Amino acid sequence: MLDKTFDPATSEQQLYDEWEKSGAFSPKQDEGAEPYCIVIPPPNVTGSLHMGHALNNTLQDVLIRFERMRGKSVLWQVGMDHAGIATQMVVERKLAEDGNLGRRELGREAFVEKIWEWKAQSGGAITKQLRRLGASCDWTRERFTLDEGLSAAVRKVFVQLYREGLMYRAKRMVNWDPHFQTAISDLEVENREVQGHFWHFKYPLENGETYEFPIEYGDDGKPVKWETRNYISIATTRPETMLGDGAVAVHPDDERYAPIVGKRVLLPLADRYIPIIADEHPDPAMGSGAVKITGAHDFNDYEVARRHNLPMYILMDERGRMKASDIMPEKYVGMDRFEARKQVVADIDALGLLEKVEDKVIQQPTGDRSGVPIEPMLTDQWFVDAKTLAEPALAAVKEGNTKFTPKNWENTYFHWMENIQPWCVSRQLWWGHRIPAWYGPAGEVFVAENEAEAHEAAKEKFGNYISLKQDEDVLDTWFSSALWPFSTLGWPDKTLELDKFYPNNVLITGHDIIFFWVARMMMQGLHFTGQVPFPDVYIHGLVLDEHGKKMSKSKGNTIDPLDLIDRFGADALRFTMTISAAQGTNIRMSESRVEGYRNFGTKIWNAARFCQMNDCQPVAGFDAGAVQEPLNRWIISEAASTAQNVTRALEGYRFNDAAQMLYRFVWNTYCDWYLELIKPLLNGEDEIAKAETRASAAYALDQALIMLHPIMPYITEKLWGEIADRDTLLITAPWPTPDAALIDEDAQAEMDWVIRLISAIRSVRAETNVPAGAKMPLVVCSDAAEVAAKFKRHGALIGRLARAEAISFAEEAPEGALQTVVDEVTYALIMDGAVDMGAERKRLQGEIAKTIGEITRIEKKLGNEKFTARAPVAVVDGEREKLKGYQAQKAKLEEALARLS
RNA sequence: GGGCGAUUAGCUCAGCGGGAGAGCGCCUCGUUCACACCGAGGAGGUCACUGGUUCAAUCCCAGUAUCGCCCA
Repeated sequence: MLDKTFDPATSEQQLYDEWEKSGAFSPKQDEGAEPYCIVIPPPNVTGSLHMGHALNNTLQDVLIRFERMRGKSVLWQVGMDHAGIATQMVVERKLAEDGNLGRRELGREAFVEKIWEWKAQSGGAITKQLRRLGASCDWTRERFTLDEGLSAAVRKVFVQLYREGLMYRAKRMVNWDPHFQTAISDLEVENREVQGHFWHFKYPLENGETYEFPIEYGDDGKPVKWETRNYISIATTRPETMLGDGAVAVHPDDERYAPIVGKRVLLPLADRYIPIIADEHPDPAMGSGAVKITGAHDFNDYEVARRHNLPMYILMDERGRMKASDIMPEKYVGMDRFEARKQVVADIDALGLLEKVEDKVIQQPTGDRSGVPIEPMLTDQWFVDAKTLAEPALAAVKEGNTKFTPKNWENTYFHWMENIQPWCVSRQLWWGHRIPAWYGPAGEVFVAENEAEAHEAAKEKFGNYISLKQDEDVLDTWFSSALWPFSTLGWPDKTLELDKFYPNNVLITGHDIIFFWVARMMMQGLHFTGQVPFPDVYIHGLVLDEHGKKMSKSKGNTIDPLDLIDRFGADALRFTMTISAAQGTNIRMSESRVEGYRNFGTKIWNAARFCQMNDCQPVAGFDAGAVQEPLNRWIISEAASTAQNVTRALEGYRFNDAAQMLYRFVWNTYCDWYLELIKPLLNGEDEIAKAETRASAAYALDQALIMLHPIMPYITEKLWGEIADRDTLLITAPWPTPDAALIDEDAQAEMDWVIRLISAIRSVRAETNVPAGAKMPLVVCSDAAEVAAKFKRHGALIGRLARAEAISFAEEAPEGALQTVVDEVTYALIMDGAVDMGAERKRLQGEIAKTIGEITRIEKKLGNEKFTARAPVAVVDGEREKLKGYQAQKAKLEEALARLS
C-alpha cells in the first residue's frame, strides 16, 4: 500500500541511480532507431545551478525523455566549459585567502597546475546539481573544453582560419579590463548607467587667434549676438584622456566653427599643438559641438583618427595607470587613471581653462566579471574575421535551414550578424587554450598545431633551427564553445557519433546567449562542417522573481532551485518550469506556484493509491479498443486525444500546452470525474464490467504516467514501479502511438452529458442551500426513449454523484420542486422539508436572464443580412442551432419558474 | 535615438477572427472508506486607449499611453 504522499527526499536519488545504472542515459544501440541529439549549452566549471539553468535543462530533459520514449536513439551530450576569466578569478582569490603565493609569484605552470587541482576538488558542482534536477544526460560522454580532444579541435580551427586569412593579429581598439589585465570581447562588456560629470575645457587657439562665436539666436534661428573667443570649448566625461588628444573635431556643417577649421589649438598640460578638423562624427547639438579626439582610448575617436591620420597615443599600462611616454607629462606618470582624472581637472582649473562642470548620467562600459570600468585601448590582439564567417551563418537562417522558435528572435540574430565586428579572441590569461602561434627573434609568426610543426616552418624559412617563443595569450572561452556541437562528438576525427548526431536536433537556450553561442556556433559549424549545427533553435525566457525583476545576487532576490527541490521535489520545480514556458514569455517564479504543482503530484499519487486499493492492475495484453462500457471507452478516448495533443505540443516546443493538457487530463478528467464515476461500478455486482473497469482505470493511469514522465520523471517512475511488475523502467517505456480508432466521440458526448447533468443538479442544490448530505428524489421530465436509455446506463452513478434517489419519469415537474434544465430536458428535485423558494426563484430568474442574453446576441447576428450572406454556411448553421437550443432552454426555464409561483 | 515585447478576473499568466480561460487568492458548504498538498458550489473581466479593415475584432492593421528588455 502506498503512503499518502510521495517523499522526494527518500526516492529521487535512488531512482536517478537506477536510471543511470540501467544505461538509459546513453543512446540505444539500434541501427533502426532514428538518432536524436541535444548538446547542452555547457555550464561554466565554476558555476552552480541557478534558475536559468533549471529552466534550460528542464526543457532539454523534457524533450530528451520524450524522444527516448518514442524509441529514438537519444544522446544528450553533456559537459562544461573552462570559463577562462571566471575560473582564474576564483582560483586567484582562493590562493589569496589561503595566504598562498599569488599567480605571478607562482608562475604560469604552477598556477595552471593549481587550477587543475581546484577543478578536481571543487569544480563542476553543477554536474551534481543537474543530477538532482533529474537531467538524463549521458555522463559517460561528459566533455570539458580543455580535454585533449577538444583542445586539438581548437588548435586545428585556429590554424585553418589563420591559413585562410580569417584569423589575424592586429593592433586594434579593444575593451581592456584593467582588473583582469586582459582584453575582453564586446559581449563581455555591460553598459551601466552611472552618475558622472561633463567637464568643459577651453583649448586656446594658437598664436592668440580669435573668432566670433554666436551666443544668441533670433526667432528665425539665425545668430543675433556674438562674442570674440580665443579658444575652442570641448566637453568630456573622461578628462584624463585629454593628454592623448590628437585633434579637436567639429562637424563640417557647423558654421560656428567654420572660421577655425584647419587652425591649431594648444593642448593644455601636454603643451602640444593639435589641429581642429572637420568630421561627420561630432553632433553639433551635443555640448559645444566640438569633440576632442583621443584615438587610442575611444572607439569613435579611433575611427576619426584613422580617417584623418591622427597620431594615437596610448596613455596607460595594463593596470590603467598613466605610463611614461614622449607625450606624457612627468607628473602624471604612475597615477591611476581616476587619480589622474582629478589631477587633470585640478590642473586645467588652475590654468583658468575649466569652463564648467555639469552632472551627467553616463553609460559606463563595465567588465561583466570584474565590475570595473573598461578602458578602450589600442593593443595587439588576435582577431577572427567574423564578417566573412557570418555570411553563410546569416544565409542559413534566412533560407530556413535553421529556424528560431519563437521566430522573432531571428531579428536579433540578423541584426547582430549584419553589424558584426571583428571578434577579439586573445585573452591575456593563463587558463585556457594557449594560442598556437610561435614567434621568431624578429617577431616572425609561425602558426601551427604544435611546436614541432612551428619549428619545421621556421626552419624552412630561415634554413636553420632558431629558437621560437609561443604566444603568451590564451583564446576566448567561447572560441572553444563555438565548436561544442561537433568537437564533443569527436571532430575533427570522423567518428560514428559525429556521423550519427551531427547536426544536432535542437539548441535550447536563453536569448542572452544568441550572440555568444548561437551565432558563433552557426559560424564555426558551417565553416568547418559545411552543415548548420542544428535545424532548430528554441529560445526560452528569463526566470524572474515574483515581482518581474531579474534575479541577481546583488539585489538579493534570487531563489535557489536546489532549495525548491529540497522543499517540494524536483518534479514540482520541473512541472512549474514546463507549464510556465509559453513561447516568447519570461517566467515569474513564485513558491506558491511550485507548491501548487507539488500538490498536483500528490493528486496523481493518490489516484494511483485509489487504483491500488481497488485492484485496478494493468492487465497484460489489454486491448483498449475492445472495451465496452461507455465510461471506459470515454476515459480511453480522453487519454488518446490527450496523447495526440501532448505529442503535437512537444513536437512544436509548446511546453506549456503539453503540461496544461496533462494537468487537465489527470486532475479534471481522470480524478475529478472518471474515478468518481467508476466507484459504483467497482462496488457493483457486474463482475465483467468490474474487471473491464479495473483494467481500464489502470490503463488510463499508465497512460498518464507515461505522458507525464518527461516532465515529472521521479514520481511517475516511482509509481510505475509500485503499481506492477514491469518489463522496463518507465524512462524507456514506449510513448503512446497515436490511434484515432480509440477516440470515441459518442462515448465522449454521452459522458459529457452525465457530467453536465450531475454538475447542474449539484449547482441547484448548493445555491438553494440544500444540506450537503440530503438525498433527494429526482424526477426526469421527459418521455424520450433516448433519455430513458441513458438513465438506464448511468442512472445509478448519476444518483450517487448528484445525491439523488428514486429516479422516476413524469411529464411535468411536481409542485414545489427544484428544477434545472439540461439539454432541453427539465429535471426536478423533490424536497421533503421547506425549500428556500426565494433563492430558487432568484436562481431561475438569473438563468433565464443569461439565456435571454445569449438569444439576443445570436438573433442580432442572424438578423444581419450581411452575416447570413457572407459568413461560412457552417458558422451560420451553427448559430441557428445554438439559437434553437437557447430558445428551448428559455421556455423550459420559464415553465419551471411558473410552476414555482 | 533604433529594435523587440508586454498591457486579459484581486495576483501570476495562457488564449488569439465567430459563445471570455487556467492556477493561486477570495466567499459558502463539506471531514461520504484515493487525496484537507482534498472535495462540491460560487462571486469576479467595456480583454490599456483611439481609429481602421471585416458580415464579425480581445485576436488583424495604424496610432496613442504606460511598462519591460536589448542595441546605439
